[in-house]
Amino acid sequence: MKNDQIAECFEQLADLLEIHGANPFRVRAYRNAARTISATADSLSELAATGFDLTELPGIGKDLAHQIQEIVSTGEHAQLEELKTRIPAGVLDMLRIPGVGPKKVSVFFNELHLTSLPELKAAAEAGRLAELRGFGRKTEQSILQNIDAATSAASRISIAEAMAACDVIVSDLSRLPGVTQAVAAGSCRRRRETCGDLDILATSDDPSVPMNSLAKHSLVKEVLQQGDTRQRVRLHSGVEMDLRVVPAESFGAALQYFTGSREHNVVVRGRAKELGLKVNEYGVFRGDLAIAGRTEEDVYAAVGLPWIAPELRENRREFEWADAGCLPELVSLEDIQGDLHLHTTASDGMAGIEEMALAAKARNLRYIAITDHSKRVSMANGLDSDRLRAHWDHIREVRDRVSGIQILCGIECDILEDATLDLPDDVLAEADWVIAVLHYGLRQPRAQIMKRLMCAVTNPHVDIIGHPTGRLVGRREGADVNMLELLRAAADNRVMMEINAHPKRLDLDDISAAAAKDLGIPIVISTDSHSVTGFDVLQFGIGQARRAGLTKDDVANTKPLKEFLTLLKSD
DNA sequence: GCCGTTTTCGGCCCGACTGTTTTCAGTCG
Repeated sequence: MKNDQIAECFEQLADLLEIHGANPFRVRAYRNAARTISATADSLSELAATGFDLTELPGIGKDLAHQIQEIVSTGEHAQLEELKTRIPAGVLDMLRIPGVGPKKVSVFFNELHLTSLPELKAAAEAGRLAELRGFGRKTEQSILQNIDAATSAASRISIAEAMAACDVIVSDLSRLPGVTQAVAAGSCRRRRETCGDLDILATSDDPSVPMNSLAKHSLVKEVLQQGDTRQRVRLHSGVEMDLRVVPAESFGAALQYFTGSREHNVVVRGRAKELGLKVNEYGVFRGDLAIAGRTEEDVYAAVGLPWIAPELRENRREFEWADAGCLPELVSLEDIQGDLHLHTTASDGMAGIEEMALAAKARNLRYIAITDHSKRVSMANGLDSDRLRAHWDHIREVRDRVSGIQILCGIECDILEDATLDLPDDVLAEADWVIAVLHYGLRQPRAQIMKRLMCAVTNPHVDIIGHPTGRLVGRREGADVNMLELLRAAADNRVMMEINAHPKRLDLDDISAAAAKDLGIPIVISTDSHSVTGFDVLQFGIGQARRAGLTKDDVANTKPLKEFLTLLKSD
């Protein structure tokens, strides 16, 4: 039983209880527990089996601990199963319609006996919703407009798409006369790997200026909501964007507020309350007196906290760190000195060795490793031993010719389905740098996946595990990796772990990377570039590393090459 | 359902926007 499956049980319970009209705080307790569980790196199944006291986890009390025990030992949750027999699954789908929450769903189910999105749609088309008490034509129309979006499972966009859209709009709004500031907030600013919607914050004495401009922006398809200080639009890409406009004296409070996460803000406000203060998007108040609000630093200081980097604002460990005065100084883009995962035309890259080296040098990198595919990846023209040795000869020629950047002879070697490596040890022994990866057989059972990873970790020539789970964000689940077991083995065998910076991978994820840091495993942030523009994705890997709380010291490729090489087990 | 140097009971973040309700409930972030 995976943590995410347990969390999903509690999410479903929360939805069902909400439709039932349960105490909202009880519902929240289930949602909080679900969050805690999916943010826990250790497997709860294993923790429970070893007698670990689950109530040690935040938001898990005696009752929920018992429920977790029940789920991991029986594979299901009796109360959840019972609720499911009373409320069909299709009813929960209705919650995905924007503007429809548990109260409305409850009315649809209890009064009209609707049990699915198609039935709801038919009822709306027949005008039956508007006849309900508390409902009208507009609500019915809104449901009809939004129901198709809910049917085609609303998807989150990648951090790369989110940042691209925000950058354009922020830059355009910033140039407007009367707009003093415009920035991206929300999950985009926190650098979450995906964003459900986008948040933009602007300061202006006349909110209509940025709002009118956004309404006419070329990226914007339609205005969904329009108020005095807030506007919600849908972009042509389908993603929704909120624009909030506040006066300059509230900028810091609003930025803090709209950056979130919600869970982080709940704690900030709770602490304010203990101090007899109130925090909202306009400032920090003692009674009616504003005591902070212009900058985020002021807002945090007013509630007795140091400024906390946006990437850490998930109510995981940031408050514990802040209280202990040990908030990590997070790694930044400028700290990176080398890129150790690159492809060339020798396999499936678009540029040659020298071209890639010069592109890396132009980005102020001091060293790179050329790591083309091994032969198993035939689709990508992967290299066998002979071609690889010839390729390394070419790399050495370029190395002698190009100054100002050092080039390692590397390989991205597949870990085959039968738990052997795609190249023989004597070849790997000649490499400066060996990345071992899973590309095929990702659906194998956990035991075999782990056998494969252990084969790689214990091989004397393997330096690092690349994109350890093989997941593709939003498209493909990764292999069934027992991450903690892998990390412990990596620590024992002096094997590093990669954060693959490609926005579709971001693998390790933030939680696993934080666990790797705790075990003292050096992390390498790599771009997996297949062209000279591939280096652009480094920022996303940095974002993921910062979310994991990684400092410059935790990231091996922030070090000069000589020092980096001393970290290798073959050194 | 969780949590606790003021509490084992009584709290649990707070405001904007929409629609329908003539003063507020539901939803959302």
